[in-house]
Amino acid sequence: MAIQDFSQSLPMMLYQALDEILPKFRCIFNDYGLTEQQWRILRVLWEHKKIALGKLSEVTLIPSPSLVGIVDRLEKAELISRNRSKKDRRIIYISATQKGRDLEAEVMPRVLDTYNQIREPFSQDEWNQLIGSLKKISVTDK
Amino acid sequence: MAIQDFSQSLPMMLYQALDEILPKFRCIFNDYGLTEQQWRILRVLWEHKKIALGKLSEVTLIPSPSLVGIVDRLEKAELISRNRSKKDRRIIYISATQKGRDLEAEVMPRVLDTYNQIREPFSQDEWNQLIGSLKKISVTDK
DNA sequence: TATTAATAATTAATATATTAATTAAAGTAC
DNA sequence: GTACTTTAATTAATATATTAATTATTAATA
Repeated sequence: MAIQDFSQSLPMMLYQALDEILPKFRCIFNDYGLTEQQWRILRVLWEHKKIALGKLSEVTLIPSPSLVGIVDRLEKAELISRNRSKKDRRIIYISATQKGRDLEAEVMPRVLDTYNQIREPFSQDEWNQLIGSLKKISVTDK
Repeated sequence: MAIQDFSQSLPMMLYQALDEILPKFRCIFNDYGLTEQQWRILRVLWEHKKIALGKLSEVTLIPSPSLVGIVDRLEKAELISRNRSKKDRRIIYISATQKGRDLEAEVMPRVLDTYNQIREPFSQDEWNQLIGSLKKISVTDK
């Protein structure tokens, strides 16, 4: 194991952590015909009546060129709707349909349950430190 | 900010950390016409004379269906070569060409430099704890 | 040995990521 | 008001991810 071991480098460790936990969530999403990205969007829309596409891209961390297609498919599935702003016709507002809102009560409990299982082996302190360090990476020398 | 704030959830924090650090590395890779995945493969080949495609998939965390295409392009760029095993004709060994090996001396120093910049604001202890927690996630209840 | 099962690489189909360019609308300066 | 600039969404082209199926080869078993 070299001084700078590839598999233990930060990027690879981040990938590996995601590779471990995402499949557990995807199992749930699959039951509702959702992809992980579609879930992220709905997750945000459950907390916002409407949100501009650009802002949605920021919050979900989905790049806007990808978002366009994902929103297309969610719209086709009648889970969300697009509405152009009257004040600034460049802006598209996204909001969940009733059908989209109904999913929250079904999906969220299962997701939270899985989330707690992942978090379970960590002490509160350990967990806070982990999240804190990740936050520190995200804001360092922007 | 709800008890379970989406943006501060572990998956989103992992994504955000990657979104922050990967572009810094991609700037370097671009200078050599490499994608991030191509880099990962070369990075591994610099430490292994040859490696089976399946093993390469494990180490790079690149799913094998993706790996096939990426290896195709690296082969076309004459940075690596495929060789079928004599003992077990199902296995394909991948190895770097001279051209591929030559890249190490050019790319590695710049990558290590960037890596150290990312690591710099962390104490040794903090960093070990971060890597340790990420490792813990990757191996928990397999 | 013929059959069956398992494995390694690949293909196929669809979804998403990345980067650059484009379009339409709004803001700014002259 | 017209030219210049910026912004928001989108399109385009290529690369990669995801999931399921396929092919070729090897291992296992009756």
